[in-house]
Amino acid sequence: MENSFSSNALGDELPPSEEPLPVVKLGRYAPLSARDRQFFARALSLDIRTVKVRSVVQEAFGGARKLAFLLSGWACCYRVLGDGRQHLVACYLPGDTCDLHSLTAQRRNTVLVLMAGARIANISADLFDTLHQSHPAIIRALWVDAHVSSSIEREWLVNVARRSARQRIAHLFAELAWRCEAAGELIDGRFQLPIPQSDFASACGLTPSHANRILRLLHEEGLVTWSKTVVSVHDRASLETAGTFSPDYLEPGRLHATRTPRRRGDVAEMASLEI
Amino acid sequence: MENSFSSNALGDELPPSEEPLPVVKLGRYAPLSARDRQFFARALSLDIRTVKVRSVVQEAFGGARKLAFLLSGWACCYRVLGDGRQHLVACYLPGDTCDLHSLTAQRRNTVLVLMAGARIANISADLFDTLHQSHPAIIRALWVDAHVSSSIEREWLVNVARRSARQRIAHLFAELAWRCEAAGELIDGRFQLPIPQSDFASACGLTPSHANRILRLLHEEGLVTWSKTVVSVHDRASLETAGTFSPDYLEPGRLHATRTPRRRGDVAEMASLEI
DNA sequence: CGAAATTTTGAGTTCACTCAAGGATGGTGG
DNA sequence: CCACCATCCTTGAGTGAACTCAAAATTTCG
Repeated sequence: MENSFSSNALGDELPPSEEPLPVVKLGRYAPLSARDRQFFARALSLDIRTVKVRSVVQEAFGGARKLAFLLSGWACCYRVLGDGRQHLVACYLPGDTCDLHSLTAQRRNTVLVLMAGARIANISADLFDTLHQSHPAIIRALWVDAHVSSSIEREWLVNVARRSARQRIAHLFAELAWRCEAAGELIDGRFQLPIPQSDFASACGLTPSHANRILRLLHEEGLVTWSKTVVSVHDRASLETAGTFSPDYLEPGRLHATRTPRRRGDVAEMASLEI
Repeated sequence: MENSFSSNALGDELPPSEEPLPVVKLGRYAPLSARDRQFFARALSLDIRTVKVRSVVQEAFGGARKLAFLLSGWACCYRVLGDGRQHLVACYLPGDTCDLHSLTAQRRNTVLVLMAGARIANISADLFDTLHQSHPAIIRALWVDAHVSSSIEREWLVNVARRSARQRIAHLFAELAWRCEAAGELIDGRFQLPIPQSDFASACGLTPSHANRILRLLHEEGLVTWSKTVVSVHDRASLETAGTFSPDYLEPGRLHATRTPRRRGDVAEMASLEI
């Protein structure tokens, strides 16, 4: 199963500092014992694959259901519409679980696309079921992981529904910068973004032409530059301001205080439930 | 805990036909044994509450974390933005699990709002943890449930990002009609929609004024009428056509065939992974 | 019954779209 | 290795859909 590209990392006994990224990430979501970590690291090492070029994962391997963890590179999830067109609904960075929810669906709505050079670790559905019994802490971490993914998609919805074109694009860049930083993929203010501009545009609910215009604007303003497959963040603070970005939705455990406006008939704190 | 309003249903031994709606619904998502069903029905009967008026659930009861199942009436989930404003991101019908993912978050991003007359059954986080050991089938069903909720939010994203105002509104009405029908809440082509028009508008990524104009248009076209808190679907087929609606994303197990267009460098069926 | 929150409607404006064409890029095959 | 071709990016001009702002009508709730 091991192939040409992936020769480093993921040998047998790993020093904790070189744990597979998914283990590190899930460990931040729920306390994992050394045994949990070792078991999960081993599970991740069973079926590792590297793709040379952009690849669509769809019910390959005779339909044996798998859960993919991204070890390096990029992956995206597209919703497939009735007419066959695709809409970008999520993207994955190293360490991310890819389309966790699709594991429980008989047929899928979506396709997982691996960008050129991506390396993934597959875990079979059977092994996933086993985890429920043997390593519940891992499952608990995966619930949190699902919650974070869901939270991100929710934010994309709010982004498209409430903000202007400039805000939307700035917000998405800010989110990606934040997530890349957390994954150690933000180097010198730059990160990879190996997707077509048209997909990026539609994720923001914009036409490619208009998105391109706004990109030029943000470039001229000195906030970000997206050239080829690399995004350079020149002024991160301004970018986050421009997108009204706050990372609260990316952190499962933290949330800043907010004033909640009262509405007609609102009853605070479930007062009316107390009897 | 029982209170004035909720006197019917949910006594002790229930005939299977009068199972609580959440049991019926989860039973459609994963095979549940008679013991699973009985246990879950009993768990749901422990803490039932009815609200008289619109109520906001936020960390009430001293922060004891709970999972709410909607037994009757309406509930909505709002994302709370940095400036305190709220954005509708999900709505729940009888039988639905409310904001399942928030159970795993330390602090929440969102608020759950119960509309006047709603009846919910709370399950404590502890009991939820217990289920992992004692009734894994219920947890499996909840995974599917989370997947369906996630799929709906994803569709809202696509709705707002890709469709015109008329299509968005028609699509959301079509979705609600479909879900209400599945929950037995579509009576004579009518269903309840007890939320302000402004929330509905923002869920569609529209301003209230413009949404109102489109609502008038749809009414004049004879597709739907939304008056007070009741939506009357006059021509469902046309409504679904107008919204390019397909219920594929609401059914965890089914998916219609689609043509998937090839792109530059796409490799079908993971061919490149086979070595 | 009065106050506050919604819904409805209008007029004018703007942001984002459509349509179109030229330039750049990268993969592919000769 | 180079030329070709498909895809993607870039830019322009004109249009239209959805927005803003404002005010009146209606409903709901206290």
